[in-house]
Amino acid sequence: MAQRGRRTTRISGDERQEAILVTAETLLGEKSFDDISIDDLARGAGISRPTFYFYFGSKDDVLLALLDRVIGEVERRVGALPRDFEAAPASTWRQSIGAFVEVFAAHRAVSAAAIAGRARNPEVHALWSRSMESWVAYTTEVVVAERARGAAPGGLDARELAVALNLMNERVLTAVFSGESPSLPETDTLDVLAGIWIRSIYGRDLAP
Amino acid sequence: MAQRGRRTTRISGDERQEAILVTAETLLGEKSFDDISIDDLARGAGISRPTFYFYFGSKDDVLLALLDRVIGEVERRVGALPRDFEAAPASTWRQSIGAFVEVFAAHRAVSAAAIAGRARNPEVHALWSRSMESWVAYTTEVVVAERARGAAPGGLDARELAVALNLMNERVLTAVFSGESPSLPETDTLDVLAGIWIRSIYGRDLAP
DNA sequence: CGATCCACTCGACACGGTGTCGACGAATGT
DNA sequence: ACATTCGTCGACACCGTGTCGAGTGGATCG
Repeated sequence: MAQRGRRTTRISGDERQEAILVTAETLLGEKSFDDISIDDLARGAGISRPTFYFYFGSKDDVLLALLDRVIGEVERRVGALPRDFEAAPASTWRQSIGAFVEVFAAHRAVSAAAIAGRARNPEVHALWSRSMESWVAYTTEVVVAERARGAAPGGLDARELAVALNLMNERVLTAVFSGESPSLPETDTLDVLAGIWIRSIYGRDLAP
Repeated sequence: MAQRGRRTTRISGDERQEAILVTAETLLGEKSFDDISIDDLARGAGISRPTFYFYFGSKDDVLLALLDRVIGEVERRVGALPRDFEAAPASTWRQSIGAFVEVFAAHRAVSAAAIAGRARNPEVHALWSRSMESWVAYTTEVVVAERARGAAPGGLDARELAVALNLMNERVLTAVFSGESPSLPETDTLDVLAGIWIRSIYGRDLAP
């Protein structure tokens, strides 16, 4: 459950917690999560190692807090998007995927660390799973609607299609942003992703 | 480069090395790679911890050796496949992807551990990257050929399409075989994957 | 205005895993 | 019988994690 050792009064010290988070995100830009020790985090925030434990239960808890923010941001971005698939399906899909891509890009270090750390930490895994589940649900819903209005063909289970496409996005984005070897140029990523989504949802290309 | 402490003469002791590998794959079926200590591996092979280092330079080297075998198997399987995309494109794609799926399934623990360990270990990363690169090259080549004979439309860069599809397979397979939350039933996996490949390569459904 | 309380801090410790070193046996060839 | 090399391990040093208990200083209250 990872209880944070939070004080009840509203005095300072919150800054320390924030400092740890900032240090973590900065350090993640330089080296991998595994290579960051709790001592690094503590020193970066100007405190000693034991004091770190006053604010977070573990290194993973820091990652969790960071991931929580990133997910919140995607949530907000996607929620604020127009949803007129009937009028302009191609560009609406593109925008939705684009929101994802942008937030991922802005916090690439955190996203990459969280996705990698998912295997090790159950809470990180659960948080990420929950979000994926929500993107999948949204995707499925739209696919079903598109099929209902005759714009998209059947042939593949809507939810299964949605799962595969969302997992593709996750994987492609991590590959792109961590500069892996078989990867895409960052500039083409959105085009390729959106292209595959459109073709596999509608069974054909759509006018942009 | 991870030099293995191999003897030059051909005496026994090779069995020990094999025993370590077997122990590792067995243990991987029970717990995560991180939770397996070198002591576990050594005891499982009936030797002491220091002796382990005679055979392998580190725990990661064991994973590397395991992954090497799995990749070799995929390589062999895919190489032995028919390649008549002109006669029966849909089923030929399906079979290629199927080879992947089967080997992954047969060694799911190793595959999952290797893919997860990629982030931590440069050699594992390099080995996996090299393989991905080879599947991508193969895919690209076929897509280009299909376009050349007028069977598939352009619109997306062939290699970029190939990269995204191969990454999708990797991610979907790890999700399926490690029983993650947004995932697919194992029985539908090949259908969904093949379906998305066909639609995004040919821009339409193909007769099976 | 002293007592007290509580958020906050850290020195020091125990633990567990990794990797290394040096010594010791047991075959093999000379 | 002797040397060399393979294989083996006990013991050690190291490093990162997490905990415990003893402070310290500022706010609040009698």
